[in-house]
Amino acid sequence: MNRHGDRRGLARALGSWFAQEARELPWRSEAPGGVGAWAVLVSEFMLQQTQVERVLPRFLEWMRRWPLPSRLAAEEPGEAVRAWGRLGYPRRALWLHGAATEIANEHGDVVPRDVETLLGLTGVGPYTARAVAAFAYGERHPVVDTNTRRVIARLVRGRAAAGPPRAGDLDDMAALLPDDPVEARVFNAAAMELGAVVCTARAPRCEECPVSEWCEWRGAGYPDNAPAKRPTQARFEGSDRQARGRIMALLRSAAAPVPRSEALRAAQGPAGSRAKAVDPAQPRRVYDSLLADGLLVEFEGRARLP
DNA sequence: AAGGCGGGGAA
DNA sequence: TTCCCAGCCTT
Repeated sequence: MNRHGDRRGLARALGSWFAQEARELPWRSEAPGGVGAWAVLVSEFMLQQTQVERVLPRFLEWMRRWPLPSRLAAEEPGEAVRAWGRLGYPRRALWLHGAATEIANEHGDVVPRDVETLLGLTGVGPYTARAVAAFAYGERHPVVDTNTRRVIARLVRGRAAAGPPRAGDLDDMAALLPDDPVEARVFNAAAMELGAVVCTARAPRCEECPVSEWCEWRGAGYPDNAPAKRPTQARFEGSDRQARGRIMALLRSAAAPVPRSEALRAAQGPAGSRAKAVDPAQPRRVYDSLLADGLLVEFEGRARLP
């Protein structure tokens, strides 16, 4: 913390800003009617690498259809994948179905409360486990996502950006967290919200920032001192990811299993738009990868969702 | 520690 | 085009 005050002042300023300005999102417990841990878990799975605006309609649809883990567990996994739509990373749908099954069968249809048990669910990592414990149950844990990492990097470390995840990220957040669990919960949510709407990656709106007087990056004159960025992601066009997505789109829309040949053809995209330098091995490769991931099941030469 | 994994929106 | 997004899993 810097010259402008202790961490309690920071938490107070951030907390009042959050109370005033936070977006109303249906998975926040404060929302009318309140939501339970199951809703928090579903939202956190969907929000992994996917923006809030895209998640909103899917989340509402899921909660209407599967208000309890056991309701989802009663479905075929493929139904979860189908209802996942185009959110991306469809393995998350599979993992969420698996988590629902385990919760229904082994935890009395109640989402676990402690971080260790949550971490045991496939698809639940350090962020999601603490987010559920903190937001759904009010447990006092540091919750660190990409927004929070950037806020800490600027506010505390005086850097323009966060850089790749570090082992100390959780400790950094823990050092800022108010002692009172209720305040800590707000602080976690507020740090994420600040990073999402004010302290943004691209063009931060520092003039609107409620905690600018605590900001080391501002104090240093906004130096362009961003640490090395993570390696740039390979282009999507023509990638295996795109080819996988095309097969998945076909399987989601299909009312019945489709011939394998049709799925392989779908991997190449619409006939008119095929790239010139196609990898002839790509369709088979991505088809097999979907098989290995359990996103595709083959039976008598036909492919379908699991 | 590094690479793979969707897809869309914004600069 | 490139960057970024309420990450996680495998190797």
